[in-house]
Amino acid sequence: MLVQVLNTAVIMDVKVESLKSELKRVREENNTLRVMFEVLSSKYTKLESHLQEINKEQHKGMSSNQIGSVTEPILDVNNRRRLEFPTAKKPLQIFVRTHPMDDSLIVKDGYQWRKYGQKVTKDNASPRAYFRCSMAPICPAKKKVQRCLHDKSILVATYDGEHNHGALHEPSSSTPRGSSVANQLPSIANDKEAMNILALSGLSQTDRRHGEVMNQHNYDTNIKVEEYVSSLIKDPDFTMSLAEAVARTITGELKQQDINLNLNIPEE
DNA sequence: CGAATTTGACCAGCGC
DNA sequence: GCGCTGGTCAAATTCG
Repeated sequence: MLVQVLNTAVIMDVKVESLKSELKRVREENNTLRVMFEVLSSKYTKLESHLQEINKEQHKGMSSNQIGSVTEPILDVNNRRRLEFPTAKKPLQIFVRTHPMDDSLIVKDGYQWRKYGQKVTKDNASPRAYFRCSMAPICPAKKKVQRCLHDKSILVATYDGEHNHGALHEPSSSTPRGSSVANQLPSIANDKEAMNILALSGLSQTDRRHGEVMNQHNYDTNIKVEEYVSSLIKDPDFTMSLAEAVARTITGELKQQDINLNLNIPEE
């Protein structure tokens, strides 16, 4: 009996030790990523401000050349006049990262949509799907969903019109349980507000598994960051300084962890 | 069997 | 007027 208890205690000790070492490893990894992110953020901020300065200078040059001329309309690839929406009335666009193997054009945003058409457009080989809201009998809300030209795993959803029904409903039987982003959202009366939250959330449990939801700004920023990261990786100076920073931080972190473990102080 | 989706036809707007 | 394009309709088909 006593032997059994001792054996159990030893097994528990071993488990505790392995969990401690696992925790330690995860904290180190987390810290490394945090340092990398901080370095990237600071360099990205500097680069962005530098880019803005360059843009300002270019703009000054252009405006001095354009004195007395009429601003040219924005034209598409066929020199056709493109519809320009004022910023305030610009249709809301959200970007949804999906699994590369998932070829459906379904963006789960908490509303029920009925597909009424599909077209292949000139500027994108991927078909564009047309949906209208089916949650209310005469809801004018519509959306178009098309795959991103540059990244097929990203769906671009363009929303037109306002929903004439208030709060987001609970998912109905036609919506798979737990698959809707709205499941994680509180009840929201205003659909634009809902969409803004949707666009900015991107971090719900479901989305971590099925994809990321981004708004236009986040998407553009992500592309910039990705380009910047790839250039930084090629920079040997950056790699060296990053390695030094990581080494310093890990050493400091380990010391702090030992103190915390000895004193049983929980970390944040 | 009803609802949802697919898909070819049709329509409107625009440039030439 | 013609051709091109995006958006919508509606019959056929599929799905639960």
